[in-house]
Amino acid sequence: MNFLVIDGNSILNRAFYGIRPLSTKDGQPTNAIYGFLTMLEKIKTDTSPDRVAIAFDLKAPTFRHKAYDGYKSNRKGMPEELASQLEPLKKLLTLLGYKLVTCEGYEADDILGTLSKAAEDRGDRCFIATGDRDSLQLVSDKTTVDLQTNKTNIFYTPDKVMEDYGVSPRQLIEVKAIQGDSSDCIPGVAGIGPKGATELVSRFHDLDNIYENIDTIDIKEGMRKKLIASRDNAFLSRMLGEIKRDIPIDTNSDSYKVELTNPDAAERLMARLELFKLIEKFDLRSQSAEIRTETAEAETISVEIDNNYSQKELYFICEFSDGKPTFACAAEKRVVLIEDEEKIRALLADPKVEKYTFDSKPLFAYADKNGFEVKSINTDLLLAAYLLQPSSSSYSLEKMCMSFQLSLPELDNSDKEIYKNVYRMPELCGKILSDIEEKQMTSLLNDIEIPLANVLARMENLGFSVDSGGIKAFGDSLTGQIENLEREIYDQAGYEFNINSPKQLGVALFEKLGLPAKKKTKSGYSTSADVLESLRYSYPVVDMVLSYRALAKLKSTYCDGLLKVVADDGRIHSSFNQTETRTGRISSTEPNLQNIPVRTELGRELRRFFRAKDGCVLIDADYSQIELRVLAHLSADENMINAFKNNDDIHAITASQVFGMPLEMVTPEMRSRAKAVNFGIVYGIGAFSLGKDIHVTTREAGNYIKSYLAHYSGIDAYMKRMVESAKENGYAVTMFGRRRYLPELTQGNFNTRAFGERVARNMPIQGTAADIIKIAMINVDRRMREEGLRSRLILQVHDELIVEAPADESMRVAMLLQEEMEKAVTLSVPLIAEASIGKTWYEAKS
DNA sequence: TGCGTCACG
DNA sequence: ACGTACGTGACGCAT
Repeated sequence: MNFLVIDGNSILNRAFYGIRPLSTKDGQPTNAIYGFLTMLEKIKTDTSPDRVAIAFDLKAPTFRHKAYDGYKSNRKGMPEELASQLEPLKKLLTLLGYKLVTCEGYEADDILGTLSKAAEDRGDRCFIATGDRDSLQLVSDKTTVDLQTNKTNIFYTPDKVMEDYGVSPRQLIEVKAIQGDSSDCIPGVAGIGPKGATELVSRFHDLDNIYENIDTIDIKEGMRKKLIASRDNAFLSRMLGEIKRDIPIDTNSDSYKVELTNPDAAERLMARLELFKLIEKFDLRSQSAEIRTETAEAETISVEIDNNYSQKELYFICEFSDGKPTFACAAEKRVVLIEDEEKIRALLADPKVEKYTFDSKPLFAYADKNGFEVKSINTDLLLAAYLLQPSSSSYSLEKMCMSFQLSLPELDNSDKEIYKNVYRMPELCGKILSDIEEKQMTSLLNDIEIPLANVLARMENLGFSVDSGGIKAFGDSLTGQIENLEREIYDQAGYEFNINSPKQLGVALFEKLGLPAKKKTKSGYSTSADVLESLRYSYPVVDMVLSYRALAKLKSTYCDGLLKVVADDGRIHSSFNQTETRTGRISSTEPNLQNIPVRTELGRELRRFFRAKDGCVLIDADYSQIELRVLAHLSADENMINAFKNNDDIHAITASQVFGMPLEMVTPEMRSRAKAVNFGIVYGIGAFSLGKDIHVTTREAGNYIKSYLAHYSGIDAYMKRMVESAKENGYAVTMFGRRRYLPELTQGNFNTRAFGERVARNMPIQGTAADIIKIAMINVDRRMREEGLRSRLILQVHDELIVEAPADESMRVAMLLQEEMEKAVTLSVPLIAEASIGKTWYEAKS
C-alpha cells in the first residue's frame, strides 16, 4: 500500500510564491489554494497513493519545552494574502475528503516523521511531499521524499541523498547538528560550515563517535578546538534538528482513506473561490450531479420547441449554425426553442420586446447581414460580466451561474448543458444588473458597450478591402531579399543555421563569431533588437540579421498572414473583441489589423494594399495626443491644461520646462527626450527604463522625472492620488466608471506591488481614452446612418478611426468624423482630431 | 504550450 | 535589496 503524507504548510508556501496572484472579484486571494490543489493532483499522479494525510502546523503553538524556546521564532510570519487562504484551503481539502493532521506543540515535520514511521512499521511504502529539505532525514528504503522545487520535483531515495549530500539520510541529522541552521535557530558548531560538517560525518559517522574519540581522531587542530568548544551546542542541535517519529497522532492507516462524500459542497466552495478550472479538473460537476440526481432534489425542466413563443421580456441566447439562428429562451418551468427564422427576426426587430441576452454582437451582425435592425437589447450579460471582471480570460453563463451560486435544473429531454444556464438567465440578469448598478456602470454598459457591439458587428461584416495581388507581389519581392540575406549571414557565420531560432542565432553570434553578449534570457543569449542594435554598426553580420528579421516579419506575419484571411469578397474581416483588454480597449484578431506596420518606410508600404473599393475613398482620422489630454484633464494640472489650450507642441513645451530653457532653444533631441518622458509618465514611469529608452543614465533619467513632476505638480499629486485610491478601493477607474481590479496592490512581493501601482496610474488614462473613442464611434456610426450617408466605419486603431466613403461623401464625412471625435466628450482641454483622405490607407494616413 | 521576438497604439 | 514603463496579437521555435 502506498501512503502519501503532504507537508501542508510547505506546499502551500511553494504554491503561494510559485503562482502569480489570483483573486476573486471581491478580493479574496486564491493563488495559493489553486496552486496547492494543482500540486496535490500532480503529486497524486506521481505517487499513486492508497491513503493520503495532509499535515499542518498549528497556527498558535501553545506549549513548548524549554529547550524549544526561540526555536523557529525568527521565521517571518505569513503575509496576510497567504494567511487568508489557509482556512478556505483547509475547509476545501476536508470537503474533498482528505484528513488533515495537526498536533499541538509539534511541527508539521514531526507529523511527517510519525506517519512515515508508522507506515514503514506496517510495511507500506511511504511518500512525503514537501518543499523543505529538512525532511530528507526521513528517507529510507521504504520512505521516499518527493521534493517540490521551483519548476519540478525530485524523488529522494537513500541513493539520491547519498549522491547529493555525500552521507546517508540518517546522517543528515548529524551534519545539521554540526553546521547548524540559522533559519531554524539551530546553533551547530561555531566555525564549521556545510563542507566541514559533511566531511566529519562521512569520515566519523556521527557525533557520538566524534566526541568519544575527540582527542585522537585525525583532524586539524583548529577544527578539534571548535568541536570541543561547541560540544553542548552540537548535541543540543542534534536534538533540535531531529524530527520526532512518535508524537501522539492518529496513525491508523484507514483513517486516511480519501472519500469524496460531499462533492456538492466542494463545488460550491470552489465556485465561491471562482476556481472554475479546478471544478472541471476534479470532475466535481458530474460527481455532484450524480449525487443530486440520487437525492432527486433538483428541479427538472423540459426543453420544447415553440415557434410562437413571445414575451415582453425575453431572456435568451442565440446560436448560429450555417448562418441560421436558434433561440433558446428561459420560460416558466422550461426552456423554449424558437427555430422559425422569420419569427426570430420579428422578435429581434420588435422594439416592444425587451431582450436580455449573452453576447449581442452576433445578433447585430445577423441583423446587419439581413437588412434589419435589432431593437431593445436591454442587456448583454457578456458585456456586463466584462465590466464586472475585466481581467477574466473568458466568460460564460455557466461561470456566472456558478459564481452567484445559482443551482442548475435537470433537463428531462436534452443533454445540452447550456440550456440549464439559459434557464437561470432571469435571476442572473437581476443579480448582475444590480451589481452593475451598484458599481455605477449602468451607463457604461447601456450607453457605450451595448451600442458599440452593434457598431463593431457592422465593422466586422463590412471588412477592409485589400489588393491581394499587390500583397502577393510584395511578399515575393521580400522572398528574394530574404534569401540573399540568408546566404550572406551563413557566409559570415561559416555555417548554416536557423536564423529564426533565437537559440541558434545566439550561439552563432556570441559563440561562433565571438561577439560580446550583453543580456541573457532564461534559455540563452538575448538576441532582441535593442541588444543587436547596439552591435549593428560594429558588426556587419548583425546589421544583416536585423534586416533579415525585419523582412521575415513582414513576409510571414503580414504578407503570408494577411493573404490567408482575405475573404471571397476580396476583403479582410477582422474580429473585434470587446471583452479582452483589462483597460477597456478593443482588440483585433484574425487578423490583427491594429498592428499593421507604419513606423518604417518599407513596412508602411503594406498600407498601399489596404484600399477603398471602387468609387470610394478612405478617411482616416486620429486623435492628437489623446492620452496626454486626458491626463491634463484628469489631473487638472494648470500647466499642462494651458499648454493644450494654447494648442502648443506639448513635447516641445515639456522639453523647455524639464530642461529649463526657452522654447526656441529646444533641440529636436531634447524634444524627443521630453516625448519619451511624457510617454513614461502615462505608463507609470521608472527612471531605469526611461534611461534605457532614451539612452541616458538612470540618474539623469531620474532628474528628468523629478523636474517634470516639479513643473507639473498637479500630475504629481494626481498620480499619488490614483495609487492611494486604488489601494483603498481595490481598483483603478476611468472617467466613465470602468474599473480594473488590482489585487497586485495587496501583494507582499515588491515587484508585483510596483506593477500594480504603475497600472493604477496608467489604467485611468488609457481606459478613459478608450471610453472616449468608443463614444465617438457610436456617434459617428449613428450620424452617418441617420444622415443617409453610405460611408461606414471599417476600423479602429485605439486613437484612430477609418471610414470607407463614397467619393462624393468624402468631404462631408471627413468633417463629420472630426467633429464627432472632438465633441465625444467635453474635457477641460480641447480634444483635437485630424482627418485626411486617400485612396489607400497609406495615402489617407497623413 | 511557453518563450522570445516584434508589429501597433 | 529588488527589477525595471502601459495595453495588445501573431509568428516560429523548442519542449
